[in-house]
Amino acid sequence: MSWTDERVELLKSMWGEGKSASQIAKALGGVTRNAVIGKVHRLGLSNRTAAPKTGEEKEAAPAPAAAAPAPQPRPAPAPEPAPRPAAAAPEPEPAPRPAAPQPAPAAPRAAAPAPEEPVERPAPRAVSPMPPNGPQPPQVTEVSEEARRNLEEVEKKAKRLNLLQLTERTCKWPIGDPATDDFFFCGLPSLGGKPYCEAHVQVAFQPMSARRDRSRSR
DNA sequence: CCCTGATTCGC
DNA sequence: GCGAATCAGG
Repeated sequence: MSWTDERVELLKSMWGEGKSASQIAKALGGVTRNAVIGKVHRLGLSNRTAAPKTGEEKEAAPAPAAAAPAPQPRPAPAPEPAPRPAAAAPEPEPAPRPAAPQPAPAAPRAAAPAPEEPVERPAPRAVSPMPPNGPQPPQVTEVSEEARRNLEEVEKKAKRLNLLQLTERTCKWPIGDPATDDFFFCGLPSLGGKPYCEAHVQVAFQPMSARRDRSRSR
């Protein structure tokens, strides 16, 4: 692989959005995070810091090098770190969406085929949107009020990774509606061996007894 | 241990 | 210019 204009452009935009070198490397494919970092430095857009503390600036540095959004033809891909550009950036979203509105959070064939779990059965469901299938699909798996609040917090902290950014140790809990572009995976660190983070493991793998108790009290 | 970016240096 | 190896942190 080589640094074609397109690849460099994607690198720049992603770096500008605060994506990590490894995430960018995965998105680009064919390169390691080291390659990405090396390129970032050669491009001179490593430190996006505006305040050089020890006033070592003098007056010589107008150097537009760092963030030079200058020669951008026109649709400048927002060099500024827009926290949630959603679909603005030229992200190569292959989104091989399986059409199924809410199938189990199938592990992306890529790297982590979510190991078969022993007993409990995953009961994943989008927590917030609760989209299409109005009619209660799989009778909702309720969780304690406490746990529910927790999930909301977790979704706020979610890394919002796309399919390609998942690894064996990132939570693969789906968040959002797969049918829209506001869909991503939790991405928080997953528990050892499990496909989900601490919070999502709790709702995904519930002891049968607990599920029964809940359905009964319903 | 997992991850991050920064640097070095042979190619 | 490139990026693996290495370093230095979190």
